[in-house]
Amino acid sequence: MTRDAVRAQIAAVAIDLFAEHGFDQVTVEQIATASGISARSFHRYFPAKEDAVIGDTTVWAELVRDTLDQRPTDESPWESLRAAFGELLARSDGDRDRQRRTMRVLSSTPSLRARNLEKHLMWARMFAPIVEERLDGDHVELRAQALVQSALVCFDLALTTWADSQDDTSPVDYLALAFATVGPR
Amino acid sequence: MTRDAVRAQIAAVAIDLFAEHGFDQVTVEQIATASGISARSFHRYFPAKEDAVIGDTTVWAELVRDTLDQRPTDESPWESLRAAFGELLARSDGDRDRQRRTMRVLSSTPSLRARNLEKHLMWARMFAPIVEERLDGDHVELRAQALVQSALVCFDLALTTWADSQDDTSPVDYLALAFATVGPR
DNA sequence: ACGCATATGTCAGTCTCTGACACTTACGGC
DNA sequence: GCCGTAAGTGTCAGAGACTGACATATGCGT
Repeated sequence: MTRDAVRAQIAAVAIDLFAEHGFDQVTVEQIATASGISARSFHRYFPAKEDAVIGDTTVWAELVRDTLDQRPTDESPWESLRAAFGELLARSDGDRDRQRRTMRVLSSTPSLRARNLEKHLMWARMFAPIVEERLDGDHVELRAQALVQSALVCFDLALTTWADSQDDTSPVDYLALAFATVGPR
Repeated sequence: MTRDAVRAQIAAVAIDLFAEHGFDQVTVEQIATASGISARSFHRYFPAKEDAVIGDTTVWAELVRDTLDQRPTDESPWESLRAAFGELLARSDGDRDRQRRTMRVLSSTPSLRARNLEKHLMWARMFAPIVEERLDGDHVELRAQALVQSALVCFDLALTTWADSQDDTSPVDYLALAFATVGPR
């Protein structure tokens, strides 16, 4: 079994336990035992307990960054951002049910939500320079950050709304709605 | 000495230590010793080490909530949010230098930023209902959250930009700039 | 079979945070 | 002034996350 496969397997076990008992009520020891490994090995796959839920998102971030970069320059930055995150939602394939369960655990645990937003700040540092180049005038750095971080908030909101909803509205629809509400015209 | 005064005193000691050695390099034990108390007592004043930097912000949150609530209903929600956060910036009096140093520590430590974002989510839950009432149409909950959380992002960005800047531009100016960049017209 | 790199378990230790208990201090009623 | 209560503090023990060090096992190419 490849290293990534083992990681995914442990994450799956962890998320199931979190969903049932709550993030804080489950110890690393329990996850490790349920996965047939030692607690020390768990920490070799995940630097922190939270990472079993959040995981490594650099691949996705790069996808968004590249999509954003390839958007036409005459398009408004806000529309480019919407398209880039829409592309991510469209491309993130896999077990929809598992994704939803993961998002549910994530959105219902304050410390996990915070950690996730923290990861989004890393994304913002990746995306901001691209937006910055497409802005004119003063304080482009601040303005680019404001746009990117607001976009990330909308993205996060679309995902959590989708995860907590019963019906099967697509996350892309929630994304469009959030972007339309906030963004500049 | 009142309880709040003691708390502020310990927080001041802690922030100075964090600013000099970095948040992770300073133990609770060291803060306690430098403050002339035991580590156990430190945790009686602050539930977590991070709270010595972030502190209790419910008073400020209530100020923003009340300001927001008293804004005219025919004003656009985005403008009301801008005014409410502007009011907070105008009213938060005290040692500007200390505030700036606190913000610098906060914005340069990942775990602190995460904790701060967690606090913002609490604020969002407080403000969203007010905005929600002033929206028409579908999905008001999602749209209110999108507006409020984007406003919080702008607020946070204004503060960090101010803290990291050399010149003495007012945070209110950065706030206006960020709001003008993102908000709907 | 051998050598090597990778993966794992065990152990010891640090640090944050909590509960329990004992002790001191401050204060209001008598 | 004396006493009972309440609030604040220190000490101790312990859980839980995480790290470094060391030894062992496992797989793989030669």
